[in-house]
Amino acid sequence: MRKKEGNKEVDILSAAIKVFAESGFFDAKIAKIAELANVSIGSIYVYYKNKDDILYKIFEQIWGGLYNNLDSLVSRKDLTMVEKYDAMIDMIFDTFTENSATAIVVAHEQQRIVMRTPEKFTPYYEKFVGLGEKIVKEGIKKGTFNQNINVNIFRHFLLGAFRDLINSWAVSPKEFPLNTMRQNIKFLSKYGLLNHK
Amino acid sequence: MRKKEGNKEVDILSAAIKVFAESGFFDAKIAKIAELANVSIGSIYVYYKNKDDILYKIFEQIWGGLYNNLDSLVSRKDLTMVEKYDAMIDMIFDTFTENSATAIVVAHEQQRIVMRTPEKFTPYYEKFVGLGEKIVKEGIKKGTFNQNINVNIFRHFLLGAFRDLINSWAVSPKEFPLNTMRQNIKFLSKYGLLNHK
DNA sequence: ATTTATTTTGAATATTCATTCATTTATTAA
DNA sequence: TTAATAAATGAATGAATATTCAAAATAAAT
Repeated sequence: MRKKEGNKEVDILSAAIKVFAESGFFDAKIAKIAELANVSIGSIYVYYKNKDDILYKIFEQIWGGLYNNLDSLVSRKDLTMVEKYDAMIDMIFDTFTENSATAIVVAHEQQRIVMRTPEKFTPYYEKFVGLGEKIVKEGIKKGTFNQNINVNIFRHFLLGAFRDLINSWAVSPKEFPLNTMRQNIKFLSKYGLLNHK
Repeated sequence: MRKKEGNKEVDILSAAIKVFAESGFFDAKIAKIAELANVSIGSIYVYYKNKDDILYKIFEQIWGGLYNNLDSLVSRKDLTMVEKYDAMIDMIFDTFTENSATAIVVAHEQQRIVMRTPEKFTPYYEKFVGLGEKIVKEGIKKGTFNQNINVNIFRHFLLGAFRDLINSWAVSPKEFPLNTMRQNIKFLSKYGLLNHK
């Protein structure tokens, strides 16, 4: 019996990330993904149920990875709350800047996919967000973070800011150097715009 | 000769905002917009060139309005920098919370439409952003705002946060009460997460 | 070499909808 | 009343493309 050679499943996913980033999900052509992945159109449907499924798997990969990383971070006892918070920022930052096409896909498609399939959207995202909130709540309890801040609002504030910034970087990296961005995200989210002498 | 009765152009735009918010631009059906607007399918093409054009006009309306409002604010001499900044936040906030469907459409479609038609995207948006940056730069010059902050990054930070939050409110208003959101956006963007005793 | 099991293929299919335009309807002016 | 003009209509068109599936190709087992 015949054996698979290479890993078409992975090749297709990588190609899809590029094509989705380039054209957006709706304008992305299955034929183009097949071409980039060096695979026939038919093969795509061997490995993925349909176009939506490909997008879904991309999100699962991203948020699954982030969830696992954050899970290790949360339980660490050797870090101050600020150090934990900064480490969380770095983690998100690194995940998305590792592959700019992924950053673009998440920035552009996540809202829509959450709307379209609220039941089916990867549970890793919710779990990841839950862990993030845990860190912030712990910091508030310990008095490091401001107790008047609404945790739920803060999470959308931070992730929304992140999404826009990382997308901006992915689209024009020269205008948004990684280190400047990283510093500014950490600083702004912790200290804000005002000059505190 | 026959005169127009009512204002189909406006009716179509309002209906389109609702349908785009409900289904997203790509899943939105022209037939559904026509139905909601109490207008024939053909009439839509009398008033708008095509589906893209409808979306474009929505953005033009929103950012055109915001640009004009912000233009009046920028030149006022009777306000401190913080007051100006807060007024700007209120302005954006009010525009989008006035009509939740509009908020959803902007949150979901803006990134994509900017990508698809960078030349054609409404110049009001760029002009609006330019004015916002002017306020921040002025505040930095006067020493009210922190001079280490990168203005370009700050703008994406703030607008990204805004977009996510207003969309969250539009989708589930009970979870995100307007006043709490408004206060938190102002507070977080000015003071950040940390507890400054 | 032949069989068997599995993978791969891509032309053909089927569906979906945005857009068109010939026709109808309504309004005003003569 | 009638003519002239503009507005409104919606069935028909055509283009686009996601998905299917019967056939072909390949690798291992016999």
